[in-house]
Amino acid sequence: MLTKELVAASTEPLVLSILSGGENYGYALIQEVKRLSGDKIEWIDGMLYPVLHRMEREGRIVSRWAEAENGRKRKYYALKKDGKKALQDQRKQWGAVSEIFKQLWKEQYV
Amino acid sequence: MLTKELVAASTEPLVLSILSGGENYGYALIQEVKRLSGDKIEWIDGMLYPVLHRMEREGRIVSRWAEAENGRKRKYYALKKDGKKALQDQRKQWGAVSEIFKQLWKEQYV
DNA sequence: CACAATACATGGCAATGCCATGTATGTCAA
DNA sequence: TTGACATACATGGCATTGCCATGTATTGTG
Repeated sequence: MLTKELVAASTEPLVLSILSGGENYGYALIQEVKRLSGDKIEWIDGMLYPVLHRMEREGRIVSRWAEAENGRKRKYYALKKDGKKALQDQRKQWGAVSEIFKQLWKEQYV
Repeated sequence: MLTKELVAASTEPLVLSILSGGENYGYALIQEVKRLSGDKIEWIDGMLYPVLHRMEREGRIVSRWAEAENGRKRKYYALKKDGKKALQDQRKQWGAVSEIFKQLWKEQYV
């Protein structure tokens, strides 16, 4: 169980990172994050959709409706230019903070 | 400039980590984080003190007033048992999330 | 037919982060 | 001696917002 602060800080980078591998839809993102995290992160849909809406409103991603094979409608999201930029920024930021922890934690037991 | 979410997620782990190296006082923590981060993180005192109060209220750290050489009063904080436990938890959590990003980011340009 | 899983949307407000502000003392240059 | 700046801590309060609860609809399945 992750702290809510860590969940909040990782959500957008995770979405951007996954979408950098190709467009995807909300429900699938939830499952993908659960899989990638080994069930450590279990987003609920009511939490993710507002995030996606906000990211689209801010111009990082763009959506299109599409029909799945089974006839069901899905809303696919794809990275926009600003989203790629944001991903790069956020990777640098995570890297920077990780470096600090690496320094602080070296030669200490977990 | 870090996102506010990342700052929020890293503040408590940073405080716990620094205090695990020995007791320290608020103002010094601000400078230490600035130094460690290469000026990337610049906490303001009005942001840190409430965090320290909350952490003490939650039993992770304990404070004592002490007089510095120059006669000035300082409030020194030290880790409590629960704080050590929290630090271990949070290290694991950071590690877990970092692993996810490592996976997602491998073989991609920054 | 009932239940679970899939799939998306959003109103609304409880919770809270932290900014702005206040207090006090030490240092140092002019 | 005085003004400016750095040091050092405290907290009221409220604007912001995260995200929960809830609603809708379709498909799969036993």
